Amino acid sequence: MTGRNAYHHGDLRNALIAAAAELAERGGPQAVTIRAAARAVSVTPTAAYRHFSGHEELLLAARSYSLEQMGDAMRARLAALPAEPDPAKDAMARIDAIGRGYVDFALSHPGLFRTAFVVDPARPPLDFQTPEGPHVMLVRAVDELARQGFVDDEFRVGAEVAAWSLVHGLSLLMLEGPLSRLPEQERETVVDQTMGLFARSYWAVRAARGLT
Amino acid sequence: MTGRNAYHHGDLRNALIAAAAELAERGGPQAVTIRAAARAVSVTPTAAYRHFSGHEELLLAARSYSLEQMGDAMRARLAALPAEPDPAKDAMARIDAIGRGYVDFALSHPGLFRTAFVVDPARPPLDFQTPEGPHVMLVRAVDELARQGFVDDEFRVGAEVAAWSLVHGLSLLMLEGPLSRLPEQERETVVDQTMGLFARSYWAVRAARGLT
DNA sequence: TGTACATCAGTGAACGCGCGTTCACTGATGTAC
DNA sequence: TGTACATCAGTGAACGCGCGTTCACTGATGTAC
Repeated sequence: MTGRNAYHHGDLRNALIAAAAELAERGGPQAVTIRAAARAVSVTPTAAYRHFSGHEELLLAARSYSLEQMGDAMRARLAALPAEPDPAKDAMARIDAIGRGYVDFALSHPGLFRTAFVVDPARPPLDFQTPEGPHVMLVRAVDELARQGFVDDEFRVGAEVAAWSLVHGLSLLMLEGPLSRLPEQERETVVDQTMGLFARSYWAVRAARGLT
Repeated sequence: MTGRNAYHHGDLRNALIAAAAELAERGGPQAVTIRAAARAVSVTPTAAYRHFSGHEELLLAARSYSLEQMGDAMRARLAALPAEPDPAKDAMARIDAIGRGYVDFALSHPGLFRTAFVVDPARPPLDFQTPEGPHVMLVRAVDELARQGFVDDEFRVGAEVAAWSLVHGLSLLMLEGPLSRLPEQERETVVDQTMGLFARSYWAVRAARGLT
């Protein structure tokens, strides 16, 4: 209770957000409810209305949290990359790290991933233009790829969308789709192969353009 | 009422499935409930229990229906393809038609698409091995692609998964993700570019292997 | 330093909603004689 | 061909559930004097 007593919580807003994040982690966006969050913090549902306009605002907080976590995980991966002097190889290593970071996060935190991306289509999507979010990281990596000759100018937009679609689709097929019954080990093989093919085709396109 | 009176419906099971499909079309899997389906058919919820063991079975029927519809739409597209004498070009045309059919179906029938693919991860996924389903069509097309030299043997599995991931991810990004706010026309451009890039890289890989 | 009191952050009870599901029932159907 | 009756396919009412949200309230806090 950090210096407060049981009646006045002291930091209920943040406690509720933390609870919402926990709920999202365990049960996806459906699990994020005002009542459940209040319950987790041992507080009356009504109390939540002192800090949130309603359910929608709490869910939004959980979604933002999820997106941030994902960005963090991907950034950590990028940071762990060994130095690579060859700029072409470096660009490829970076897009690979980002892609794998994306998929790994989805597989290791399915609830958060679903909370960030998979919600009722009636709801407005999150703001994916946030400076350190997954989208911007991806776009920057594709920029670099293009600079290194891996992308035809005419396919600039396609390159971004294709890269994102690939990792997004892969994540979802394994999470809740036809590939969700795959044993852990095969799963890794599939991810490796898919990402490998992705890299392979980038190199091939570059070669086809007469670059080494 | 087709020869029956109002009390004995005559074909309530199928009527309920049709209603469930309609609900799925309009509101996605969440909208498929026993009560709503019964309401749509002007029947008591209890009546549904004469024909279904419960909610789960009704939902399963809606899911199967959705998957069939999707297969049909994709097949129709394949059938409409003009004859192509060059087997390599033919294989590429076929995978393109299948991919576009996939995405188009998702965009034009979001409710059904979500019902087939996007449900609670706790639920077992559908059987995607059904002979005329999207998955088998895709695998066959990739088979042909491999036969035509577009795929390295070592990436055989990756080729299937990558193709599926790409169209699946693209569909979802546009349906409920960051790309869902795209105006209709830009949307087409993005799909064209993405599919174009996909084709481009297949050709490039083939070329890199020393084939024309 | 002590106290009155406004303000703030909670409680507790209740509302209406739609859901899945079960119960005892009744109306319609069709078959045996 | 006519009727008794078993069977089948519905009805109607009710249950408990968890949800979002609102109401009048009360306990704790901290500020003015």
